[in-house]
Amino acid sequence: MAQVSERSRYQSQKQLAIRSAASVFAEKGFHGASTKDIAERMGIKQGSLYYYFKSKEEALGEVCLYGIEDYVERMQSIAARDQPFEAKLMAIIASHLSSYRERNEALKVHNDERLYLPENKRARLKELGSNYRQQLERIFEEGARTGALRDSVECHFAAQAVIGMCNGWGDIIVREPDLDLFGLIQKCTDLVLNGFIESPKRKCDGSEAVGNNQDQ
Amino acid sequence: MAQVSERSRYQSQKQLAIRSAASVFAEKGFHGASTKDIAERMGIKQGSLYYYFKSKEEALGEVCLYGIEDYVERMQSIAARDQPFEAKLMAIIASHLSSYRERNEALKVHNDERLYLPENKRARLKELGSNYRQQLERIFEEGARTGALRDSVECHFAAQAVIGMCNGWGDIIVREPDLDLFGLIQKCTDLVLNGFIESPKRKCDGSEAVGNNQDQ
DNA sequence: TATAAGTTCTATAGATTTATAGAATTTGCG
DNA sequence: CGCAAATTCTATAAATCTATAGAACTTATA
Repeated sequence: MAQVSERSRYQSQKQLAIRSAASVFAEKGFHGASTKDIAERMGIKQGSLYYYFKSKEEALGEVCLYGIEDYVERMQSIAARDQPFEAKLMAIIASHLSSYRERNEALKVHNDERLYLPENKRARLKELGSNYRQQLERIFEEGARTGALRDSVECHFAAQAVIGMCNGWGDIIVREPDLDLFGLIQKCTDLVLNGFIESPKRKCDGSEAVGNNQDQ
Repeated sequence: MAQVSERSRYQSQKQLAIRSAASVFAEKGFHGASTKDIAERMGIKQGSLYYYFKSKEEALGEVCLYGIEDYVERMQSIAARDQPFEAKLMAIIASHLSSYRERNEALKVHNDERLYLPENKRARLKELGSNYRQQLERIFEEGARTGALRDSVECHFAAQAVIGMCNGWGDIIVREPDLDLFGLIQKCTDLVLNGFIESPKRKCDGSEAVGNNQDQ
């Protein structure tokens, strides 16, 4: 019995397998990536990969799940904060955009490739995704109630738009590792709050919003 | 010599081939789609497809090009109009979002799959894409000069953000054929102009912006 | 060191896929 | 009709790629 290192070899190799798969899927897409590619990036032979995944499809499933894992949790923790709407919004955008760096491209894979999973294997992802969107929607609803938002704002649209915008930047963030993430977060928040036309209503330098979501 | 119908059979079959490829690529992705799939959707046998495409890759190239073909032209025509910034912006968003319906999913394929083309075959697409972005950027710059935009707006960011937002809605537009496109266009424009927080600065009902881009 | 479990390797069956060649069919016209 | 060009079909070579089986090697510990 050799599996009781401080963290068993299996565990760390499995983690490496998931990250390798994420990286290769992000680069070549699910169907364009071969199990040989993944194994090579991981430093083992093709056949050995099946010690960690039952199938290539299962690998995709695990990558996608890894990509959005604590996504919803972070959203929940932000939603629960006692902060004004503006700060929450910025925290959410920061959390979302940062994930593209932190999660080793797995979030991008989730966005682009999850539909290639069969319906049943996608159930959990769907659940997490709509949970996320609903939470964001509720934050907008709260903002509307407290008068922070204009009456005409439709919260369902608003949530979808913010998520879509962040996903759009995701492509660029993954492709350009030198991009100034913090500046981008500020600009995105500013856009969503104030739009582009004259007479801004509120300054937002992000000083209070970004406090505790830089840690993971 | 049988190729002088009012529009040769070759021409119309080739068009059908491109649309079939677009549809299959949109559904299964480039690598997930087989030439058999495309041929079947078109109503011919797998081998016959090579009468219209030298390779599967060439098919992708033509679909992508088809997807953004008159994209830049429309942008140019909008940019040249004598309209206020707000109207131009809405026209651009309308043009962009409408493409997802009109172009038979080819624009979505361009967005999602073009990177699987080799560098040299992607040159033309790159050119068109950055031309589009630059034109939009210039419209923002003009808006800034004429005082329609806030000083703090960075035009490069603005252009990228608008394009990204539209692309994000593209996924949804393609997936939900019943979605109210016009309502969406209005809401997106409103977001980009005014943001979500209180005290809107300008009304936008779209009455003058949508005039002449419903025709194709 | 000897052992047994854990991990990786080799080899391969079986399926699929792209692209080509040449035969067969269709089409429009003289 | 009967021809020639255009279009489609069949059949297949060659190159994948996934997943499995079982052998070989590693590792931690008794």
